[in-house]
Amino acid sequence: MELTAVAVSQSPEEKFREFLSSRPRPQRYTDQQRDMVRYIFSKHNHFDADTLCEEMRQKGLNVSRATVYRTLTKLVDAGLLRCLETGPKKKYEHDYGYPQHEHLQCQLCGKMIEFQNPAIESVIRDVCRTHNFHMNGHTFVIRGTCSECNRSRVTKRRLDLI
Amino acid sequence: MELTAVAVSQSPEEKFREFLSSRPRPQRYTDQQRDMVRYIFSKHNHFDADTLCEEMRQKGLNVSRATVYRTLTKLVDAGLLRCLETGPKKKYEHDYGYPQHEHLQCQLCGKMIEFQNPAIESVIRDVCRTHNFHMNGHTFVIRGTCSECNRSRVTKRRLDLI
DNA sequence: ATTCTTGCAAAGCCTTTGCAACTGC
DNA sequence: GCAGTTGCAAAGGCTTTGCAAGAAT
Repeated sequence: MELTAVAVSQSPEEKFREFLSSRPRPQRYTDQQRDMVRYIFSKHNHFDADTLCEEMRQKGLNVSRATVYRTLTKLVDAGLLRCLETGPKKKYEHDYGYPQHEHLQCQLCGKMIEFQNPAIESVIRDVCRTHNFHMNGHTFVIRGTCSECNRSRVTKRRLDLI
Repeated sequence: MELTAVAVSQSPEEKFREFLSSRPRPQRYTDQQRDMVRYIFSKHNHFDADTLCEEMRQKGLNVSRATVYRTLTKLVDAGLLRCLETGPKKKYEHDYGYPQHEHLQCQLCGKMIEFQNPAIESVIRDVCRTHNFHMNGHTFVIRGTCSECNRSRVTKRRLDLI
C-alpha cells in the first residue's frame, strides 16, 4: 500500500493463464480461479486462505475452501503471490508487479508494514555467495508493536493510573 | 555450531531457576524441566518439540509431549531459547549464551546454516526508529539449497544423462 | 472423450487444553 | 497442605486429500 508498483506488461490474469498453459501437462483455467485472481489483485493487502475464502463468499463469489487452498499454491508457483510463513497460518501477498520488500508485523493489531532496504538485498547476495547457497526466497519479519498500538497502550496506562 | 558462544555467568539451569522463582507467583522447577534444560543445552542445534520429545525418550528421559510443549514456552519466556516460526512446525534454538544471528535454511536436507551480519542489526534499528515501531524480535530466513545439496543435484543430473 | 478441477467431508499435522493424579516448596 | 506441574486423551486450528460429480479443452 505504501510502496510503488513495478511496471508489468501482462495483467495478473494473463500471466496466470500463460503459466497454466506452459506446464508439462497444461492445466485448466476455471471460473473459480479467475474469480480468485481478479479478487486478489483488486486490492493490495496481506491475507490468509480462510479470510480470503470468507470475503469472497460474502461478495457472492463462490469458491470452496479446498479450491482456495489449491489455487493459492498455484498462484505462488506462478509467481503471482508470495507466501509468508510467519506463525500458524500462512499469509499471502502480491508478488507480480510489486517490489521486493520486508515486513514489520504488529503483534497487537496484526498490521503488516512494508519497507524496502537496499542493504538487505546486498547482505543476501553476499551471504549466499559466501556459503555457495542457491536462494529460492527469503522471509524477513520484524515483530513488535506499531506506533498506533504503542500510543494507545501508553494512553491506557495513563488512564489506569487515575 | 559455527558461531562463537557469548560468555555468560550462569548456567542455563541456574538462569532458568532464577526466572522461575522471580515470577509473580513463583513456579516450580521439576525433574522433567531439569532434564529438558540439560538435554537441550548439551548440544547445539535446531529442533522442534516433537523431535526433542522423541529423542529424550530414546535416551530414557521421560517427558510427555504436553510437558515438552509447555516447558519450551517457558524456556522462550526465560530467554533461554529463541523460537523460529518458519513453516508448519516451530523450531527452537539456543538464545542464552549465543549471539544474535540469521539463517540459511536448506529446503532439501533441512539444514540450518547460521550467519551474522552487522548491517542487518543497523537496518533493524533504522527501520524501527523510522516507523516508531517497538521491536520484540525478528525472523530472517533465507530459503534455498545448500552447497552440498547443489553438488549432489548436479552430480545426479550428470548421471541421468548417461 | 479425456483429463483436470471442484466441493465435500474426512483425515492429517502440529499444538493446546481440561482434568485428575502427583509433586515441589 | 497449597498451588503449580504432569500425563493422558480429547479438542483445536490450519491445511491437505480421497473421491465422485462436474467442467475445460
